[in-house]
Amino acid sequence: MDNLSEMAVFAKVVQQRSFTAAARDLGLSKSAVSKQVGRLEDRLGARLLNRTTRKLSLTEVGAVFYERCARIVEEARAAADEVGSMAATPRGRLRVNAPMTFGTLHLGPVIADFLEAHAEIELDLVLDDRFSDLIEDGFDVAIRIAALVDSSLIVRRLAPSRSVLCAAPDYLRRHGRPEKPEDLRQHNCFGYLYRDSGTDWTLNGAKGPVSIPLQGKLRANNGEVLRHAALAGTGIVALPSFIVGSDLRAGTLVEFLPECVPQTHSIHAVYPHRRHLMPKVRAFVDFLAARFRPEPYWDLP
Amino acid sequence: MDNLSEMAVFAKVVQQRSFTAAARDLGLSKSAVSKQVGRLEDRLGARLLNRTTRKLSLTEVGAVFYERCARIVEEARAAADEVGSMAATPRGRLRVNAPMTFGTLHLGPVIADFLEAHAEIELDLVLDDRFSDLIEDGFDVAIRIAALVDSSLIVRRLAPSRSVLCAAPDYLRRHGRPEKPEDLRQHNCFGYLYRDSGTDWTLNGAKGPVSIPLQGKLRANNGEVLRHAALAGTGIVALPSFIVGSDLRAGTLVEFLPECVPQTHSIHAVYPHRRHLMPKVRAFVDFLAARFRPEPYWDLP
DNA sequence: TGTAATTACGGGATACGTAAAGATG
DNA sequence: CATCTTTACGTATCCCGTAATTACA
Repeated sequence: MDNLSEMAVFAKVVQQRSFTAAARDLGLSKSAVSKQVGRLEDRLGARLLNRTTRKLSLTEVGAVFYERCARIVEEARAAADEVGSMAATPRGRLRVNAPMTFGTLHLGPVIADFLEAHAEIELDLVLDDRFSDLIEDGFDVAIRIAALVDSSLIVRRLAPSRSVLCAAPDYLRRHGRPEKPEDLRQHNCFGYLYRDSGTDWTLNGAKGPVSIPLQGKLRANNGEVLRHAALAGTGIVALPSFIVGSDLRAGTLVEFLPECVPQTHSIHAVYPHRRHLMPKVRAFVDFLAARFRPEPYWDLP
Repeated sequence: MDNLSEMAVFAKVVQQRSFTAAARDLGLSKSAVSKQVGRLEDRLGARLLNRTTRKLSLTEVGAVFYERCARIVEEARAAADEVGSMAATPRGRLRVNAPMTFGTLHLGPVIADFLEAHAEIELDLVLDDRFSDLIEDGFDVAIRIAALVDSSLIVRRLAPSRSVLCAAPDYLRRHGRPEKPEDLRQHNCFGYLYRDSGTDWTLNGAKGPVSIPLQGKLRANNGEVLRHAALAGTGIVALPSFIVGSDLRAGTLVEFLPECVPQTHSIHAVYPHRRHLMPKVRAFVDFLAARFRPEPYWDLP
């Protein structure tokens, strides 16, 4: 059994008690209405309407079928409407995944505004530094720092982010300010534990890339931990500007050798499929892009 | 909003958690399944399934839609099944219209058998001698004697019927047996009051048609009344063989001038449309045709 | 005769299957 | 590399609208 529009046409004919009136209501030709009802009867294998040019009456089968038919058509219409309304305005549960540090530092302060702007959105904000499988874990959007290449996902760049080599003023006073990349080999460098990677820093030296083994006493997979270690004057860190931006502005951390740090990342929102992008997702991504643009407040000139 | 099969396919994909499995179940190509779901999403304007080659998960919209979808598809299937079952076996209320006399004489004795043979049929037997509008009055079948030409109705011949000119033996003894049509002008002829018509009899004379004005003391629109008048020896009647057959066999009425009576009617069942003929109608017509065949018991050789 | 339903017919849209491509684990 | 989904493409079917036809009051 097949076509719902045939059922809708049949129901309309019954309600109007006329093929012609139904055709007018539905914006179809009389011929089309006649043929749709005829097709429905053929598919069902039963006559639904006794019809003369002047009289129209339901058969017994038709009467039974009409009752069910009308309800089914109405339910289908309601289902489509519901989908439409969900798809039209930002609404529903929005599951967002973001890196821990980025989330606490930059999502936390703005999501209240976002929720206020979209009253019908319920937000699940899941912060972790694993690379979740969006679809597997049911996320609508994820915030990613590295420009990962995942062909099946849509990537939208929200803001720039660069790595910043920095330390507390006190540390630099005590151990000297590095003048060239090679100097870092004598320092206590705290590395960010990206999953698997990250035992070396590769910097731009005067004569090409310089690799700095990370021999500092601390490695962590959490930017906040490294930041606090640096603030305490324990050592040197290379952290994304979105983490240490406020410290640099406040002077509690000092940047050096900026020209030697090649890593320029971007903050991205990634989400599945461009077609049928849900309004709640679009709203969220647009909101973040607007907040972080044009010069994200964490990125120094 | 359109196609129910798209909804059925979508539901099957959700249940199977696989396009390929759904395609196998539905007997479609994988391509067709993919395209049906895609079309449904396009029509709804919303993504229903997040799909990778390995993972399949419902979107929020998809989950909501699926619930409604599954119910709608199930209801539609049930509706079609119900129609199918009603259409498959003789069942339901069968409204039959028949002429009064034919009904009492020949339907009455057989309908018990019919109802016994088809336990799920409820019979409305409406006997009257008006020419009902089948559709208007909601009849499934009518029994008609005259071979009326009604192009929109299906006519099935059930049995022959001829007019019989007859009288009681006593009447003939007292008034003489007519030897030629013209003799009837001297007799007390009781005419059947067909609606409007019937003030003359037209018989085949030796030199062509002979018109006999009906000057008898009784005219009625009910064959039983005329029959009883004839049985009482009051006069001559021309009645269908299905009315007087048993009297002729019993000898309580005697036929004469059979070669002069041109009216050879038929007993017909008439019903609307041949396509989608309801089983209950077919069963009834078949039953009557079998009972009245080959030589209907009321028609003498 | 006028209105309603159906049928004939031609053009255009649609849907299927096969096969190739793309994606994923 | 095996499997799953999607796309490309050619074909067959379906479906609509116009117009002619049939049925009924």
